[in-house]
Amino acid sequence: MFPVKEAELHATEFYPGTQAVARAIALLKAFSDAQPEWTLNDLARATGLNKTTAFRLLSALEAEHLVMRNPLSGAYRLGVELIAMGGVAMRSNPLRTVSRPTLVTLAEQSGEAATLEVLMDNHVLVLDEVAGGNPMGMTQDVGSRLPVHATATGKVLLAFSPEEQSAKLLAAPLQPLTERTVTEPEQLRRELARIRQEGVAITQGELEPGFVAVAAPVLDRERQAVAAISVGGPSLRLTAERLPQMAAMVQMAARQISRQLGYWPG
Amino acid sequence: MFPVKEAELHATEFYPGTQAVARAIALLKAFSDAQPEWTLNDLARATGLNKTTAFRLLSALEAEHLVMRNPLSGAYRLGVELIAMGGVAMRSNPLRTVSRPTLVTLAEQSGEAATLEVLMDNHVLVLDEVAGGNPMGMTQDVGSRLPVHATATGKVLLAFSPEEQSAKLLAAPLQPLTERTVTEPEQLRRELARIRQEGVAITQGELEPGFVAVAAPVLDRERQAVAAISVGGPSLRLTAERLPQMAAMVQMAARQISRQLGYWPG
DNA sequence: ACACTTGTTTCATAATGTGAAATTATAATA
DNA sequence: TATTATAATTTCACATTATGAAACAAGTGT
Repeated sequence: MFPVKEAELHATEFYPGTQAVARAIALLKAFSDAQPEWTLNDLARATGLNKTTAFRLLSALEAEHLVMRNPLSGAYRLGVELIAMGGVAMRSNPLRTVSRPTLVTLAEQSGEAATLEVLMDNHVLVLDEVAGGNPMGMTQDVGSRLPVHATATGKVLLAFSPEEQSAKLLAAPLQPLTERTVTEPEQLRRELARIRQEGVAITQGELEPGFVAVAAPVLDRERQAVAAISVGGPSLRLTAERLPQMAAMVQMAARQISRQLGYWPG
Repeated sequence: MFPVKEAELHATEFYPGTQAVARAIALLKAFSDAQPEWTLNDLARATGLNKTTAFRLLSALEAEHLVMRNPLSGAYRLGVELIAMGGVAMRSNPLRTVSRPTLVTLAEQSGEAATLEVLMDNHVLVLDEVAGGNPMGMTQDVGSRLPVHATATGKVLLAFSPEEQSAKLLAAPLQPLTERTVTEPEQLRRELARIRQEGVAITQGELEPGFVAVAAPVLDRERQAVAAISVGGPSLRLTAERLPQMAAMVQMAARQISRQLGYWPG
């Protein structure tokens, strides 16, 4: 029934009786910051769907404003309804609600931008961001996905995740984003071990040149990370001698959130 | 086949061969700021779906992280994947991309929060928000839905919409949100006529007490609104004598965006 | 112990979703 | 302006997939 290709690309088992929905979601997930606009043919090819099927599903999504079309080219983009749903999802997210006050305080104390992030499909997802006293920063990238191996939050999340999960992510090729990005699995593994001991991760110019971040994990009872928070800014402000106190602040904040979630020892 | 109730509630025709997808989307749309968490039974009842069907669809959505469950109660919430999709949708939205620089300038000039909003399902959807010089304001409610009849942007969008659309919205009962909310259809109709002439709408405490907003339409070639922008703040700052210059600023900015969209006379 | 509500599984049935092929629209090239 | 190529829609016969009644399990409160 299905072409082999499709089975290979999307190994994901779907709940029986939900093929159409699973496929519609696959279509939506194809859109990204890197490729925000798709032509029907390309999208059908990329998702391994029959063109007709893709068209039908997209029509349904379009009718509900989950996707919209470029009136000139006919190309598909994500629609405004998703912006609305994303808003509801954000504002009702318990983790985000609990963390926000702490995040605000952290941003004030440190004077840098503070973020809350979670692990999601081989990526780190930015759940919230509070700009530091130093303006700029715009909470522009809430909802962005970032690579796990090049972010402080990503490393911390990996370090405090079940072995299997970190192993899986370490197995994939590690894309270099700057000269300083760690791309050797072995080196990253060693780093993770150290982070597990110290409870803090630091990246310096590994995601983008001149950007420094310090992250700590939000842990549950089993010392598993449910989220990570971070403080980040330009290397000019986040100098070597300031890092220890930054680390202390971030760890304190992370522990406070863990406690409020009812996880960490009260 | 379908119980009558469902047909009544969701008169929306769906593209043939997409029942399951349309239903899954209906489930997602049930979540709102007012009701962000649903129990399976209630949700099935509210959407008019069979409990089993709702369960199956929700399971598919859960597997893809579009919904998540409260581990204790088992209740459903919107999931983190929607936050990610909403982010992509926002950052790739052409209207938002084009408008942002103008919105930033407007916020600087006026010193107040500037927003970009569109009409969506009987509501006004906040697409973007730039905080004014006076801090506070948090771009907290991007992705929120606001009532049409109690917002400056809503009125402006209605005033510059096809007759049928405004008629439909005026037919529905107008909820009072404050003492000053306009709830008389006839009064609102008169206001819309004036707004159509002047090209600006102003609300003073009609959405929430002490909040004043000034809005202007982003128009296409046929003088139809595709969006509205506004400036808003406390009545203490947005005093009667400042309103005329605010109106001028907002109108200028709106026209600039219209032009950049290729709509308004160059 | 009882009734009552909520979530989950099973399974027979046919309605719904599917995809090959034909058709129309659009763009690119001669 | 023909001519080809490519992309977007529509059509339609077919059976896979979605459906919902009913049974079951797991709480919750009385």
